[in-house]
Amino acid sequence: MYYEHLKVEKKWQDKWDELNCFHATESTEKEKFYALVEFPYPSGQGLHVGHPRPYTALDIVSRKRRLEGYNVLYPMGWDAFGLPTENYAIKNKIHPAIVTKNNIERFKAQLKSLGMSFDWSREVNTTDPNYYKWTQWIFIQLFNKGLAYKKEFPINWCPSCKVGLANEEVVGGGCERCGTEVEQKVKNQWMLKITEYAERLIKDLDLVDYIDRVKIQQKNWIGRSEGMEVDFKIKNSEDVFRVFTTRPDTLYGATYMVMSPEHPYIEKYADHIENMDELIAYRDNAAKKSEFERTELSKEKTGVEVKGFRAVNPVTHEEIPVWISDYVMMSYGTGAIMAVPGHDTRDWEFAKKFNLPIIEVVSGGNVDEAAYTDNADGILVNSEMINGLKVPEAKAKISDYLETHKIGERKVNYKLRDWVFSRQRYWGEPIPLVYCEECGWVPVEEHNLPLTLPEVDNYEPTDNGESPLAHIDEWVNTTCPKCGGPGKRETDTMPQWAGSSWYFLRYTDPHNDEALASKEMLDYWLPIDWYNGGMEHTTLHLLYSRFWHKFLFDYGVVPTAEPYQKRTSHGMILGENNEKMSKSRGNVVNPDEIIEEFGADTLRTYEMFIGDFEKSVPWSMNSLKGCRRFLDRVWKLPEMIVEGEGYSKALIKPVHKTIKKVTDDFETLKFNTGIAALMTLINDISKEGALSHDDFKAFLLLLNPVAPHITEELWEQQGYEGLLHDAKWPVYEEKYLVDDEVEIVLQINGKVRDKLVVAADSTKEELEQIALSSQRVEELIEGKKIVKIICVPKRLVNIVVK
RNA sequence: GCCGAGGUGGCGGAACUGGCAGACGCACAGGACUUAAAAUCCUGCGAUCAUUGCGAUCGUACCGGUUCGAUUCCGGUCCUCGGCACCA
Repeated sequence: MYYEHLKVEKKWQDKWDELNCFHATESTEKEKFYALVEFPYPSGQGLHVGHPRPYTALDIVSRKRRLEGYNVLYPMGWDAFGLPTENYAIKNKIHPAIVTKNNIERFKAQLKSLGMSFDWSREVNTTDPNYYKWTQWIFIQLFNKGLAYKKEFPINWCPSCKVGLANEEVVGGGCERCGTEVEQKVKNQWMLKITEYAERLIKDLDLVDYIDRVKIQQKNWIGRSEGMEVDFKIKNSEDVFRVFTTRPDTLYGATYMVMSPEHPYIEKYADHIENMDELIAYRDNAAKKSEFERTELSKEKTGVEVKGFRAVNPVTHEEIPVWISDYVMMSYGTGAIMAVPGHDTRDWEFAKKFNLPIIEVVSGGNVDEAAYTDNADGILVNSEMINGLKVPEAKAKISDYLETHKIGERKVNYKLRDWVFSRQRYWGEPIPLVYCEECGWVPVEEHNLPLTLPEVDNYEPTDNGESPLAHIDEWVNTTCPKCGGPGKRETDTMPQWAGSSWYFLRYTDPHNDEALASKEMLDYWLPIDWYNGGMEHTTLHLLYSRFWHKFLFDYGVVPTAEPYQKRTSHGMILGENNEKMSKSRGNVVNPDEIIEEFGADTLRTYEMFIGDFEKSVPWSMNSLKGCRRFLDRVWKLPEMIVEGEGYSKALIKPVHKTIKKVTDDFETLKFNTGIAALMTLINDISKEGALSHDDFKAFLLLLNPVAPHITEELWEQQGYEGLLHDAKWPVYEEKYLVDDEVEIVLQINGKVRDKLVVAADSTKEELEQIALSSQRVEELIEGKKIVKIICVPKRLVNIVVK
């Protein structure tokens, strides 16, 4: 009989819903397992076939854990604030909340049709006031602890549309909508002091089990570097000019200095500087460029000498020129550098272009040809007190000298910058602060949270770039929560990252209105045992959420220093043309159509079988059909069932081996080879032509996490006890995994010349004897001298001859 | 440019810790069943040469190295993908 996927899948989805099969229980007696996938942004396009890949992966793990007897929490929700919804709302004059609601309905129906075992009773939505009440509450705690502050920060500004633009809305330096050249406009913005946690965000990576490349990306993003801040005297002034360097050993080679075009000394020394106009023109030009463009190593260096303003090298006492250039950023270090063209690539290019002197102070390269940047084995030259030392010793000695003479101090710097937390947008959480002339910034009182988004007539920012909330006088004008005097509300909203920085806490206790979650539930469920997400979230989302979690840990709200015990990453599903799936490329595949024609189980099996879970892979309709063919063969397996106790004799070894393979592979992201093992087993069964009920039960259990509908149906058809998802995961026995005989390879000079079946426990000596008595080997080594023989038990014998 | 990942048959991929390259699936070809087709089942399937049979040589992006032995380790080159802080 044909497998009617539509009927069967609907039947089981309804049944699971009806019986609440996947509810994580409140009881804290059982051992818990908390599996998490990144909650989606409910876009207008609906789900595409990329979404189910990570969801299915952790659905497999979750279903397996339930069969193993755990209390499993596998939740889902919506990261629903964000730009596309807002832009859609502006364009179509629809409230973003309505757009969001519709999109969520669509997403939810699609996810249900995939047979995901989410606990829908714990669904969260970042745009729900009952949720963002706690996002605002966390922000207030950050503010109260001094971790939120205001700072001037540039945003992308379209002078024609008069709106701030997200980086993504800037295309080739122009505004996405009108093409006008984008400028940098300085705004006073809320910042969060993530840098205060930089050290711990690196160090605590030792406590968790993330795949290596995620740890490396996090560390590099935080960018810790040890170095020195060094003071250069300014000629004819008491001021000093402070720079940060990781190479204090090259101080004798510092032949000029470069400061950022925005450096405050330019204004401060305006009287001394002879070419102010030129500097201002350069600075204005730099303001048009993004940081990415400014720091690009391959670009032609530009710069202007600051005339009438010179510095003194603190060790050579030579007077050196000062330049400004856009590759030096105010946001890193001190906003100024000492330039050592002999030993830094960017300085070298700059010096070559502007004919500045290049002095070799570390020998080993040729500074006429290129900067010599080796910092391990080079020997110091032309450097008085540190001549002859290797770089690390020279660094230590000069650092001591500079500290003793109070010309410098050791310093750790981070590339990580504080988090810009303001958006001049409508569709985000209002920042719950009031400005009072008397009291300054005052948080909204807790009993007045959530501070809900007011209704507005249009969602566009104001002409001067403020959020649309600034239009609503009756909302903006309020009273100071502290003194009761007149106050004005902050009109900026939070970035989308806010709600996604703590959503996993809410899942543990989603309906709590006393706290973001109860202590009991947080204690029980945290940390998250396994978090899977895209590599594209490896730096920002992962770091932001770890930062918030650490803050809440310090504050005594959460019980663990780290939120995620384990983090893995999936590869993207590309279009059939091997390009990223997108509407504009016209290569998007809609899961609804696949489910309709082939079934959710086929889609799930296919997405897991298609290739290495961690790598991106193109979609293929043909391979999909192959997976359906596999499930059709599963459907027909009952025809071969014969009565009998236990596993059938002929299949007991293959069955146990498959149990082991699948059990292991589903834990290590190797879903593709796990499924391949099940395909191999079905091939073995077909060859045998018969299987027992126990063989079949084991097969159904192993396949169930991947293809839950068809397996549940077959389980019921056979009248096996209870529901399949309540059954017990099969266990293998070691004794069935070992073979008595193995095939080994005979090589001569590394080339395979013969194959033999030998006892698995043959010793090296026995193998050597067996190999030398092989007729083929005898023929081939005839008249040659045996140099040596390498024996690897269970694998090969290699005879090296001359 | 910087940080990270990757490159294996016609295609997706597999290969434990350096030990038979190509598991499993797709596509394709031949056969069985059928009046026929589809579906299903069986067989073959890296390349070149040889072919009655045994086989031989080459082959994991490219160049080089270490090793009895390299897809795997080391050095260099090229290409593709993810991120680069206001897309999410």
